[in-house]
Amino acid sequence: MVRTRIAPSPTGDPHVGTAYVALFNYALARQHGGQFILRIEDTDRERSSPASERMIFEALRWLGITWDEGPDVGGPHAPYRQSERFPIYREHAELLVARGAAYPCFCTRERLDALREEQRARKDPVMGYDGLCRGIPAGEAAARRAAGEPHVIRLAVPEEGETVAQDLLRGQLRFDNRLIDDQILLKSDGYPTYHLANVVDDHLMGITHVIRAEEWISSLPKHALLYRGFGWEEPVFCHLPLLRNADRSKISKRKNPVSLEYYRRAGFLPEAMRNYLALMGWIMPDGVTEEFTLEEFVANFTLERITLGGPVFDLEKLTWLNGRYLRRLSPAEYLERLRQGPLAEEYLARIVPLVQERLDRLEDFMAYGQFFFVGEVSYDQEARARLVPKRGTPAETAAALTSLLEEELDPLLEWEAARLEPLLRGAAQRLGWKTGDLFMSVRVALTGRAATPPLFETMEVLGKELCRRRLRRAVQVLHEA
RNA sequence: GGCCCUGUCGUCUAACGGUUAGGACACCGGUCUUUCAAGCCGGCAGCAGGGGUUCGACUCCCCUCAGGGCCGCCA
Repeated sequence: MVRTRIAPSPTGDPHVGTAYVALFNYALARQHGGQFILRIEDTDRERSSPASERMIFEALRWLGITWDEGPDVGGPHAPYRQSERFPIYREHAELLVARGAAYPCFCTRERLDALREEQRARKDPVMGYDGLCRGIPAGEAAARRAAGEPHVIRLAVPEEGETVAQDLLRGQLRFDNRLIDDQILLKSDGYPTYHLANVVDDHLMGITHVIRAEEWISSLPKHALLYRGFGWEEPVFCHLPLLRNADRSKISKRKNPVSLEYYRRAGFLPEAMRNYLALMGWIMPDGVTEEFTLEEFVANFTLERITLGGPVFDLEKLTWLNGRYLRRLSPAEYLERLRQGPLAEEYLARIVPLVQERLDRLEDFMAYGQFFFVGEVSYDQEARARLVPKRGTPAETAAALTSLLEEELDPLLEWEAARLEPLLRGAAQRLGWKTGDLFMSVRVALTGRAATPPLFETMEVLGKELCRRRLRRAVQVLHEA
């Protein structure tokens, strides 16, 4: 029996990397007639949000990736949302303490911060907890816990020797125990950290193959130690290469569109997107076939064929592939895609109220509202002039728009006019800009025009991805000015 | 800085010790065509470097170099 999972954290827009890892997990499970599970890892209460979770569900389904068990479909190991499983983690943390594989630590954040700073300053090769609380006798520790003294639970990493773990693609990986940190497993608020929750759930849910991104390799020894601490059999670990930006750094929204919403909105077909993702580090056994269906992928998939070099996510090739898929469609199918996308009834219905009162002839609709339908808008002479407030400079405007983007807009998941307005007003204040000036810059950046329907409603209809994209483009234009 | 991972055309990749190192994107030509695309044909372009092992290394080993990841009460 093969059971795989994708375990995203609902902390932002649905990420292309999540889809990538999900796809490979999905393929392995399907191929072996096993199950693919979706588990939501929302142990970070600060950053997790239901909106993000919903978007992840939708994005994966859009790509044709379906799961057999998950928060929304249930299953024998429910609940599938970690925030609903906290008692389980606490129990297991206690189990580890009882077995001597973990211990309570009473150190304050201040002490830890100071320790970290000291280690950094000293360029200490051994970064991490110094093990101060490890020496506290069990009885004393229990008493202090009973007395309500704040504490966390840490993993008791062996002080000598090395921890050896297997990676399906890389073979044996060895780690010096002295360099492995006594990872916090249970936070002082009683919430688990990723490491504990992830391992406990993978075991309890019967996961046989942990296929995840390469960035987790450095945590592998901790996870192996956890399995061993519990006395559990370890799953097969397989670390996928990280998707990269053109400069080879880990793919990021600063340098690449990473939200699946972007690709959907830009008119990439889910089949093409999924096909392209499958080509990142993998290819059909013949080494040549690049276009294939999900079914064909599943039928031919093998983990062993995965390439380890981090693949650069190339929008240009994705676009070419998408064109191939688009051209293959019959006119009727093509029309249908248009009706699901840019010409969706629901989309048009949101635009009409914004433009109706401003136009005298139906034929003006397309010309006036063209910025609702194109990807990037162009900025003519007048637009470029209006982009920058009278008493401002292009550089200042670029800085303000960038700041707005990163501080206010990027984190906003519920993209609605009612939320956007206070956000932008707040940004104006924060930046020391007159609201009217900022609004005009944003308006022109977003539409290429100085005269448009109301800004926030327009932003809502355009959607986050288009707004983000055009703002970035405007910043670029401003830099060139 | 420490630990770890990785290294074939600019990019995605094939090659499982013996090939003129293959395909795809991009780019450049040509062809078809009222135009533009698409299609078709052709071209440019790579084994990071150095040592070994071997009759023979892109393939195995070592070193160097380069890129990346991780070093949070984030995941």
